Amino acid sequence: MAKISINKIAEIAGVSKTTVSFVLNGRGDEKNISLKTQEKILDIAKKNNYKANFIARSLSLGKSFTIGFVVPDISNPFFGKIAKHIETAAEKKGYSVMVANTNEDISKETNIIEGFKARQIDGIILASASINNNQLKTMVGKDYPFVLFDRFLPDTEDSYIGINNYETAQQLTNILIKKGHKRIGLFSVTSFLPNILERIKGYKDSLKDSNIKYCDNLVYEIDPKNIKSGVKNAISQMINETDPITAILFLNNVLTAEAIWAINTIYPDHKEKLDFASFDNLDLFDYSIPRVTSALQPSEDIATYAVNMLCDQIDNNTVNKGIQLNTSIIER
Amino acid sequence: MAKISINKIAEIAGVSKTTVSFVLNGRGDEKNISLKTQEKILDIAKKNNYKANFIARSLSLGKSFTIGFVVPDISNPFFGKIAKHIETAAEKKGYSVMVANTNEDISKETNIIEGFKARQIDGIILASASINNNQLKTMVGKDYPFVLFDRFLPDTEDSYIGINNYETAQQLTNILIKKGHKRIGLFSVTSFLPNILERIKGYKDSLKDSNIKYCDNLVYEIDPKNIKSGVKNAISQMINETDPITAILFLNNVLTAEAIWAINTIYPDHKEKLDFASFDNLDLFDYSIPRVTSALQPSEDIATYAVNMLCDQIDNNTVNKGIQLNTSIIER
DNA sequence: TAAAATTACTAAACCGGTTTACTCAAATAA
DNA sequence: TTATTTGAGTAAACCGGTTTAGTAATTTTA
Repeated sequence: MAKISINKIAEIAGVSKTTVSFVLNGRGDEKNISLKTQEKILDIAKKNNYKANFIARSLSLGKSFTIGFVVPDISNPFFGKIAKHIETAAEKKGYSVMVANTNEDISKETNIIEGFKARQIDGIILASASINNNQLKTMVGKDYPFVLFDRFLPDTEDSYIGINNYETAQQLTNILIKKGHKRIGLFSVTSFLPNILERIKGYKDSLKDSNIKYCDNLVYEIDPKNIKSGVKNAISQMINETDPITAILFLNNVLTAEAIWAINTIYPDHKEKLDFASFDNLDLFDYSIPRVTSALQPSEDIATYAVNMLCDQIDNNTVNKGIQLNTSIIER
Repeated sequence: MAKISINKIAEIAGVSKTTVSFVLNGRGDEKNISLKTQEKILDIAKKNNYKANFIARSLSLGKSFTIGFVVPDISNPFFGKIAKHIETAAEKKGYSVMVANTNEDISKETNIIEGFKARQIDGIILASASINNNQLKTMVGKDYPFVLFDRFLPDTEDSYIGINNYETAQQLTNILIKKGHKRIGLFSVTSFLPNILERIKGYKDSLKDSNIKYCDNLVYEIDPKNIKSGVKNAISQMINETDPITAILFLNNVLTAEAIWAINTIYPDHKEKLDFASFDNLDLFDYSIPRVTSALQPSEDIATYAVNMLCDQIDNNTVNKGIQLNTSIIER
């Protein structure tokens, strides 16, 4: 049973392909196609297991019913969970999801987006590695629907889904302070993006509110492309300080996971002395020593908002502004 | 700068679209297009930032340069890691990757595959929820390229990538035995698939080799659609046995993660008394109590083989037989 | 010098849908 | 009875590529 096209059905039914197209799209009544003809066409379609060729449909409609999901690393459970919910939400709206990993590499990201545009993908949901607006705009281009999440850029009108970075950083820091810590380190990723800056500000303000003075040398900035070695170096540097850090706030889960690993494998005798708090949850935080108090991002909400906002752009050409969702703190 | 088509370029250059197509596909010399004309066309294309419309190309060539990746749950790190490597390997061959989650639901899986076929996706890489050959065959259909991984079906000529289930099960069981355990439970997923049966056989044979008699009531079969509650019930049942289990072999990582969670939250006083071994690694196994000895699947190799085998089917119409890769045991 | 081969290029069909602008016959309204 | 509306359907353009079969002019060969 070879693939059957609308032309073949038309031929078998003895009508024009126009008629077949109308009927198969449920516009038979509207287009005044007689019931008898409609039934005949539907019957032939069913018997031959007709499925419209999406590619042809896409070409004709100028729409691929596909959205792109572009992240640094789909194997990071944070992105994995969002991917899952994106797919679920997209499917409900008739869209499929194409994924790609940037590895935090802006030139790879550019290529991916070029490719997705060539594929006529209707829009993308993006945790971008770009560092400023210009970069993003030259990459994505004007008039191409996209929604940012996780990271967003300063001074834009772009739609993005973020979290309450500032408040979450404060909450996490306050928990460490309440546990009695005075020397609280900060492991951040090198970035000038607002989400990171907001988190840093939350950390600083929280210290200030508790009359703990902020020290530059408690802050470690790690290159997102070399997190493994960056964290390892930072940890050993930190441990060898004369007045050592007793708690650390991590600005994302990859930093935290690497730090836990480094502490456990290289400096196991330090692991009981430290308290960790981290953005993004990981299952292993339930069991690791140090235990990690974490800020769980609402991945399902993020995904749903992202898909809805993207579809709003695609279908209605309306660009919603950014929103910030609340995290849930999991104290451990 | 609106999108530019091959027609527009032809118009601007004053040549036919045929010529433009030849030149842009690098077939200018072969097709005896003069250098002057070639340069002119290339120049116009560059200046207008021409990118071929993939959809049109797909329709014409009958090929979408897209592969589908269909798994129960993309947010499971095991599948996430494979997804990442699949994308990398696919991209090298000019393919993009579309993902979908089945949630272990065969009817959802059927719909996904129907949809992917309608989208003219060239082939799929599939960890199927189907339970037999007939089901798979009616779902996927004849002549549609696909590669199975993780799970495969009995008595087929299908290409699949698996692991050495039998030997891995033996190795894991032996490690538990060597630690002195005599009452070793088995947490399995309800399934008649060879990969599960092989694992069970490895477990049984390993017991036999050490003169430990196999007991049916040490085996818990859990419905893959309700793992959370299934594991919870099994754990409490197990703990209330008169002669309790002291170690458990888990046949996949979801079972293990749920069991660790149940033990830690519901029966924390039992957690030091148990030893776990599990198929598939999870980062949290490094830190959880019970520690888990695990069999890490070579996700990059699995992904590479899967993509290569699929492309062999797509491009050369050759169906490679199944292969089984070795796992690496991580003792903890 | 006529026939054959080469160079440089093109018209048009095709992929499989959607959609606009008609046609023609029958039924209804004026 | 004629004009108008409605019913039932179609031809053909279009989306943007690829590809086959060809043409006309020039060059080479016999």
